Amino acid sequence: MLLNIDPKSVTPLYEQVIQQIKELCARGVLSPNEKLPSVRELSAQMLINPNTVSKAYRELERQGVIVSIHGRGTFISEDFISEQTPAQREKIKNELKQLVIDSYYAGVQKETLFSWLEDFYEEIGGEDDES
Amino acid sequence: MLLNIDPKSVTPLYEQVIQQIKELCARGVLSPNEKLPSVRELSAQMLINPNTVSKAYRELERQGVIVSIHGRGTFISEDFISEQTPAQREKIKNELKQLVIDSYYAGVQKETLFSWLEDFYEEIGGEDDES
Amino acid sequence: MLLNIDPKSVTPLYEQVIQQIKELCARGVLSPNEKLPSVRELSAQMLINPNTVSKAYRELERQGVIVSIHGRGTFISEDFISEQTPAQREKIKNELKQLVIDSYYAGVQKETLFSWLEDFYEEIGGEDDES
Amino acid sequence: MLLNIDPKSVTPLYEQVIQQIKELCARGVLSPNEKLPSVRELSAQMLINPNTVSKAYRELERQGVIVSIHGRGTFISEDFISEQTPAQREKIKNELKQLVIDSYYAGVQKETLFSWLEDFYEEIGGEDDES
DNA sequence: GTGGTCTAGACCACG
DNA sequence: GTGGTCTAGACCACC
Repeated sequence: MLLNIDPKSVTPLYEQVIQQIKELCARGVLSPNEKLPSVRELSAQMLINPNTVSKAYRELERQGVIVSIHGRGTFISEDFISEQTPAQREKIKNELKQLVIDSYYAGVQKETLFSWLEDFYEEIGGEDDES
Repeated sequence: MLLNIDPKSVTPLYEQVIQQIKELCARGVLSPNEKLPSVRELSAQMLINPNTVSKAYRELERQGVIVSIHGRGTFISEDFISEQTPAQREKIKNELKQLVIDSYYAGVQKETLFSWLEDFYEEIGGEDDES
Repeated sequence: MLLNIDPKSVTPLYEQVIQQIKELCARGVLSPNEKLPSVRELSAQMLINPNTVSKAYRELERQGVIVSIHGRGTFISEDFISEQTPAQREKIKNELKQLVIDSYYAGVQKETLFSWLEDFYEEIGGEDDES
Repeated sequence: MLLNIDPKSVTPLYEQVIQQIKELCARGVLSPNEKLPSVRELSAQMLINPNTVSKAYRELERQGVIVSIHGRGTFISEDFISEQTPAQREKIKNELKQLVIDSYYAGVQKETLFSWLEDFYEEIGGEDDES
């Protein structure tokens, strides 16, 4: 498993790991019940500290994306769609609003934003009906 | 000028100030050349540290949203559309991708996202076709 | 003998085995002098590592719940009420205190807790007055 | 603020910190909006590592018991009763069942358990109607 | 072998 | 000053 980690980015390393694993799951590259590399393994591959990987895995487990079994390893969860919380909706809505404003200032057109959205959904699309 | 500041939020206070002023500009509530409250005025109103407001104003000026004229005060810029940087585009694109993935996990439908987007652009108005 | 083992639980597998066997004894499903399945039998049934079952049996024997007779097998003890240690009392008292606090935060009412307690003692039956 | 931390206990240090702060809140010793010692302060007092305190604080915040404000400090939350989750109820119920079984083996009488329960609720009791 | 916990000490962002 | 992040390296419980 290869992740693109940028130590110079402002986003924390563990956050980058979380995001990329979630992306790989959403795109179907990682399948339910698949085994993830161990904390030590991944940390060695990514050249980051085991604690950082561990923190990422812990948070992913809290979100229900993966399951850690002590002494066995870490696995992709079977059912990773969480129940919809109003707070989560609000959070996403706010982030989207901020994104629109930032796009406005960066000169990114409305149409561009919509086409990007379509692209991303195409990458994910229809993966949830195979088991 | 009234801003909604939440000290308990994870977003830094100065970031909240920046976002909200940019939003007020984008929605046309604040017009070009309009005078903003002084740093100490705004900090008194919002019950936050003057340093925090100062930092927000500094960043807004750096982005070209506002201009400070020494001894006169702070004003909304006339031309607040910055030139489009590839890096900015990339940044927005990445944030959008992450938003799609988070929506996926939060159970927010594609259609919901699109309708929210439409709503936000409606609030701003057809101002993205003037330069 | 059927146990409900969940490999994904945070409670260690051997702990789950211990708890469930103790429960079966307390509820009278397993009677004194009854023969338990062998380590390899149980591990095969439960799809877990023999070492795990072995560790559970060892701990159960240490607690006096079961007895292993070399070459014959493992049996439920006749007299499984241990003498009361102050340390044990303290431990249970502390766990109960923590349970009350957790209930408080989880919104579980005092009355609910009491009724659950009654239920559990009913399942065990009035066996706490024989020694 | 004084906590009783036992480095030799099997319960992790951060878990002990969590439990004791929750207890102090439930008993009304710590009031809403009260400021907690800083991570460094508490770690110095308790002779444990700042990271350990930090981990405890982070978990307490996730549970909604406290609120950390970056650069300001950590405070007791105003409304610390979470909504009741079926999973939480189930968890507490199971722990209670296990406690009953352990009491049975430790020779702790049903009446003793009930009287302890009453005691603990008396310590907490009636604290939630003052504001 | 696995993940979980803890320590020591560092740097950064925030107010 | 605050909390958040990261690294280095250690020990333990579990399987």
